[in-house]
Amino acid sequence: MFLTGEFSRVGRVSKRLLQYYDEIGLLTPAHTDPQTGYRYYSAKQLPRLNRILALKDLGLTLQQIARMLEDDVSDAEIRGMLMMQKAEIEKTLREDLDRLKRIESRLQSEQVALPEVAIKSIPAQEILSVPHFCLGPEDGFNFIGYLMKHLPAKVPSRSLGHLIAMSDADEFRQENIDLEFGFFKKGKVPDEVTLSDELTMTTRTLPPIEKMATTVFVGDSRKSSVAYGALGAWIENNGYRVAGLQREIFIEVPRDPMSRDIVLEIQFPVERSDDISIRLN
Amino acid sequence: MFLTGEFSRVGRVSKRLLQYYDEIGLLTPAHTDPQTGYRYYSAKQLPRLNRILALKDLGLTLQQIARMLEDDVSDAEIRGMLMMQKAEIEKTLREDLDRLKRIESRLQSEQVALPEVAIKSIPAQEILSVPHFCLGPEDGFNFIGYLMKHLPAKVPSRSLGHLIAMSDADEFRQENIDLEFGFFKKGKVPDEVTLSDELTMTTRTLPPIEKMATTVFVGDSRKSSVAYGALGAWIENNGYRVAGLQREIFIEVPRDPMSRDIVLEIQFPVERSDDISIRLN
DNA sequence: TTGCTCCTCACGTCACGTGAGGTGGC
DNA sequence: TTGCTCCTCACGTCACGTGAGGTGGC
Repeated sequence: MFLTGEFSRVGRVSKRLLQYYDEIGLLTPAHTDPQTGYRYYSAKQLPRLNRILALKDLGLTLQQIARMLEDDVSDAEIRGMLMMQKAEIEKTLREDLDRLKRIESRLQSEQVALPEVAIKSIPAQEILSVPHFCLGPEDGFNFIGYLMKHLPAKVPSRSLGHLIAMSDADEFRQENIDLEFGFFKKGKVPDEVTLSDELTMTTRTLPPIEKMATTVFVGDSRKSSVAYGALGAWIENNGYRVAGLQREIFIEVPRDPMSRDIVLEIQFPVERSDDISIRLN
Repeated sequence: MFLTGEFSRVGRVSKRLLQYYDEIGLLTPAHTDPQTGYRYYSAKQLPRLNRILALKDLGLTLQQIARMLEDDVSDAEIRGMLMMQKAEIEKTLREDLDRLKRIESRLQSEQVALPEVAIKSIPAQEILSVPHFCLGPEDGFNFIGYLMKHLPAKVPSRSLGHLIAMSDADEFRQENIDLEFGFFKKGKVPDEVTLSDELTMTTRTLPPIEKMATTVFVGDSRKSSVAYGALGAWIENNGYRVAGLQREIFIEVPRDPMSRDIVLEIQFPVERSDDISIRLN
């Protein structure tokens, strides 16, 4: 029989660990003195301790380990738990490889602190939208102005969210592009809103995007191309590729018509462009 | 200006996260109403939020992120932090690959629950020992009996720890092997202890072992070879190779000389035998 | 006025590490 | 008798999630 200190030395674990495992019932001493509370371990409990440590080393939680060491557990169940854990580890491996890639990309760039790109997952969203062939930035701005002037007469503006613009252009272009302009729906909004003979906005659902690379541009709208360039470079340097329609969300638009100061979120759906592989020594 | 709810929706984070970041001073609202406590965020704070999220995605702690976003931080410092983080990730990658290997090895074996092998790191330890050429198991047992009978006359037995036997045999053999027998030193023990004209025990320091594969055998000492076999198989299946002298620690020895029941820890120093590499999709 | 949003506690998470303060055996 | 070991609280960790309970603006 060993007291806690001796058993911890033989098992090369801390006393506190033994106390804790006793507390949660994972490894109960062979005998506990009811008077003093002293714990007495038997040498025959060492294999169980080792088993616990080995399973812990696999990344299993103590709860899972407790289950695996119960008497009525089947081989199949243990196998299942191990396969789940295997999948977990593979997932974190992928995520860590991802992280590594992003860090390396940052270290290679000059300005390590920039740009601020975050990958987010976006749920499906309903918008009220209309297509528009856009001759250039000025045209786009005018069209937005038109929408924001006439739409409030048909739909209460607090039922509408931010303005969104989408394009399927492969690259960043400012002229002669097919765009779609719309507003996120917040309250109850009719499915169709006709603003003029030639302009009817309709409802549709934007698909959810699992990995959306997003960046926020703040400043003069005519300079937003810089943000596009930076975002594009980031996507490439971090081993992603564009996979879907890009989106622009107008988070803040100028009240003063002379001002061009905007806050714009630029979004590109992305997916991994390369196999992730690695070799460590 | 956005209230917490709106800002959390635009930034696609939880309200609680914003509250928490305010609490720890990582992202303070542009304005807080001193009366109501209402937080007012500016759209211009979105880039900072995104930067925080992007850095968090790299696995940095919020403390590190806070430091990286301070004004007086140099590019070199940021670079340093990123390189440290890179090393951290590479370390966890290695550990996870290790885990994966061990899990796969377990899944391939029949008895997924066994054996109970734990890798531990062992510090340097002082022993009082003597070499002995061992003809066979019986010879070994007799020699141990001799030591345990005559040593207490020279050294108080509570100054001595467990009995240890070491061998440099490549494989498990039971006959004609060079062994070294010794006791761990606990109290003050002379550097040399002479038991007979031909038998003097001397002090030496066992080197620390970083990775020691250990397993505990409980039962009839004549059957301990099973444990050796299992441990050897485990070492091979998990991508390790033996790297140093094997050790046997007698945790419990029989008091009754007729009994052969022992508790034995078998230890093999190991190192990785293969490059770890992986390909995930 | 009714809902909706905002706020501030405060507990829970996971597996112990780290003292604090007090008692029992050699 | 003095040290050494044992014990039981109880806080701290990290980044929030999740209610609870109460207030302010449309």
